[in-house]
Amino acid sequence: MAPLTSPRGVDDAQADDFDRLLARFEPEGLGPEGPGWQQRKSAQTRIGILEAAIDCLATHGYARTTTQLIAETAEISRGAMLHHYPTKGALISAIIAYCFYKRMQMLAEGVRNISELQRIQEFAGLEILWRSFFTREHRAYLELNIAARTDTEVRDSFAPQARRFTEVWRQEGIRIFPEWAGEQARLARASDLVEAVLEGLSLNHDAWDSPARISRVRTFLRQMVGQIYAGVLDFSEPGGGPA
Amino acid sequence: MAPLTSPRGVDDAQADDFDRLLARFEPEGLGPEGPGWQQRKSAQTRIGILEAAIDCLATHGYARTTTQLIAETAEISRGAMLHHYPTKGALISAIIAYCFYKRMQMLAEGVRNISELQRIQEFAGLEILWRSFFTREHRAYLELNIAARTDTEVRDSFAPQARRFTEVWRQEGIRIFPEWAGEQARLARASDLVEAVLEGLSLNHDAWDSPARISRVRTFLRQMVGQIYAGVLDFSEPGGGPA
DNA sequence: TGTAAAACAGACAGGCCTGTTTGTTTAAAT
DNA sequence: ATTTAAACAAACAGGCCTGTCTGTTTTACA
Repeated sequence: MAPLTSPRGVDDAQADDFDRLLARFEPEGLGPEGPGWQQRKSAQTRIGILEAAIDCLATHGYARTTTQLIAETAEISRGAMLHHYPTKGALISAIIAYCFYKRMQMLAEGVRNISELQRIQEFAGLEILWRSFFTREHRAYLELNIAARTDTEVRDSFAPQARRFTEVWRQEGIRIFPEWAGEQARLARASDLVEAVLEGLSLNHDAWDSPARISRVRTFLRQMVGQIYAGVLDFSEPGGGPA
Repeated sequence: MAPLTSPRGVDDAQADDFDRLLARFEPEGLGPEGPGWQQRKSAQTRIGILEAAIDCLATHGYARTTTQLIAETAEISRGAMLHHYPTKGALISAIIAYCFYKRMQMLAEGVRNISELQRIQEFAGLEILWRSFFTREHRAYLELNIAARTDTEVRDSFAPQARRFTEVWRQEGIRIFPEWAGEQARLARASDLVEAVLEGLSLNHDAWDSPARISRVRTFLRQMVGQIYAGVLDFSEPGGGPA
């Protein structure tokens, strides 16, 4: 089980930014720097429970994710789990917070591991984001996102977390992609477009069942981002009709 | 309860196309043209059950959509429902087929009701599609789409229907939007892009919680479709990097 | 007119899920 | 060393969901 705040010795100047970004999302009561033995042990099993929950959501869906199944997957007794999360609502709430944290961690880790050249010339960030849609973390996130639409209790936990996520991502985006410096608004809008396209694309990935169609849209998206970056395309109002 | 094959007297030349398109999606055993009294009665209550199921999926989500709730919503005894759909799997399967049909009907109805001028000059089809994402039919569809990712039984019913839907929509698209005549491939790719953007946008609609961001992406999408239509943008490979 | 079949309604049993309760082990404190 | 509290485990009760079974009404047919 990897510690939450990855202490790997990355000497990049950006590393601090990433860690600071991540620190803003670390759920409470999960840090390994607890004072006593019990705190550390508690955090460890809590993480085990939440990781198991992500697995359950990703592979069985929200409907079939029961407390029994989570405990079973975490290889822990249900009684022990109910000691840490007394009710299912509390557990779901913790899962949501953890899921957003993991998603942020995953994205930051992905962007950190590409070279500056790849990032700027090939827009490798698109590839990172695209791949992230097929991880268990994102699958779990999607299940919770959909559940939040109809379950008020889930929504009450989900909505503020989602808002905070996009807010932080927006604030830190310009640090992660410094080549857009001075064009923060343009980056924000390009980011919105990219997120919408890839999210919708991944959602229909199975239904379309055609790698060619998907890759065509992706390359087209890369072109558009390139043109937004170059200033050729703009988000201004008029909207030219057809010839 | 509107009949399945809408017999309203539309004299448009396109009306036949729409009806033919819809006829290809009408689920079996639901048509009002049954020979005897029992067949008609059966179809009527079946439709009532499926409409109730759509309501349940849209408002309570897949997880909380039980056979009890559906029967209750349909104002029918559970025993009666189990007479028509002996098992929950059979019911879900019927719901899926009906949901795709309703979605196709909704889209066809929407496109039918806009003028040719709106369709061509303002790309009003985008507006139709966008609005369709906030109907109960699409909410139910989304629940089933997500459920199909983790439930093999749901997927077995969902996947072929989804493939058939996109296939028919692709074939008939050139009839619905005849202004793209001769540019069928371009229409198909623009259609893919539009579907992905709007689907992803509607999915994040609540999470973003910012009408401005959403409308900006939508107007940008309209611009892009316009430029694809005009031939300015292309789906070709190279993909210009930044300056 | 009488019979078979379909539409419909209600009751029952088994299983699963949630939350509570009680008991046991282990670390921390005095 | 003893006491307290946290971590963990297991059993129990209540409720809900699914599927089956039986019974009742209505239509179709001979």
